[in-house]
Amino acid sequence: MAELEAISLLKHNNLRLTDCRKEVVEIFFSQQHAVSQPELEHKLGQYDRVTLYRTLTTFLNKGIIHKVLDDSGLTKYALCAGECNEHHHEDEHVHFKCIQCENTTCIDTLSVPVITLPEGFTFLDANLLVRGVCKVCNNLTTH
Amino acid sequence: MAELEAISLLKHNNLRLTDCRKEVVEIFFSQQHAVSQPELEHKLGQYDRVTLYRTLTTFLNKGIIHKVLDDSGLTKYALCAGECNEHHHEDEHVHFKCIQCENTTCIDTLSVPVITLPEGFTFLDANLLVRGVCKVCNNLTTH
DNA sequence: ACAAGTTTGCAACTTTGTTGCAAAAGACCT
DNA sequence: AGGTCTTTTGCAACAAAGTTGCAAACTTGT
Repeated sequence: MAELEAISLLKHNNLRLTDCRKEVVEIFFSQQHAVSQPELEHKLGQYDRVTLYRTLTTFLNKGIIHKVLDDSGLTKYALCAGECNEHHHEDEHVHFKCIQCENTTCIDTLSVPVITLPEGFTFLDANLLVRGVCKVCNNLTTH
Repeated sequence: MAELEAISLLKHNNLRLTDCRKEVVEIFFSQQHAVSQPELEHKLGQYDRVTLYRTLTTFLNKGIIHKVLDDSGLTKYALCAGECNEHHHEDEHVHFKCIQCENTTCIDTLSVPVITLPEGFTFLDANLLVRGVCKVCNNLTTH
């Protein structure tokens, strides 16, 4: 049951168990693609916008979720792989944005290539966003 | 002189020569880093926000500028390399965002590596955003 | 200098995101 | 289960980013 997993994740991160947090975690568990605050607001109409923003900020600080770059201007979030915590994030996966359904997903089978920056630059992290048409949308148009 | 280049670029794209368009093009010419609408508004206080948004949209459609990914939530733009037009964009350069001065620049010496997507996905384009500290900020802190 | 079409500025609005504060709810102890 | 302490929530108000409709001003070609 998804709720038990959600509770377990919250407890592991020393977070109080509230309905809002549980439901937000369950949405991250159940969805393959990155989520924005407006999308959460739409799915969980019962919670205030402010509460959802604060929930996302809390999860971000705990290393439960990470920001996903997107060309829409919206800030989107996705679950971290597991190596992240309060002090360190490690989310260098490749993200794929479908130009038809507009969903952004993590592609776990690919990793961001090693980048050698020019002299004088210091590397912190890298984000790769690939755009195209996803599996689901490709199937829909060819059938 | 920068104004002549700006006029030439606008004429090549069949755009009317207006003060606003000329000044926006000149800013793109004179700056190394990507520009957001609020930044334009701040530098060119004389034009209405709406006009600047519409100017950016026009340039985007003509292939004069392209969107640059950024982790700030702001939409930023930079000049296209030259192979772009109304029908086709080709801007697969690597962008570098400095976490100190917050400027985003194109790194021309690097190119986005070739990506092989999983079965069923169609590739359109790719954007790589590297974060770190830029040359200028590194020099400032070591002196 | 004129006519035709384009661009601009203004007003009004929508959406996204933030902050302060009092009320409600969670966690812990007995 | 009840009491207490702390965290979280919802509300109101605000700030910033971005959009739309329309009349006035400007560009361009003749």
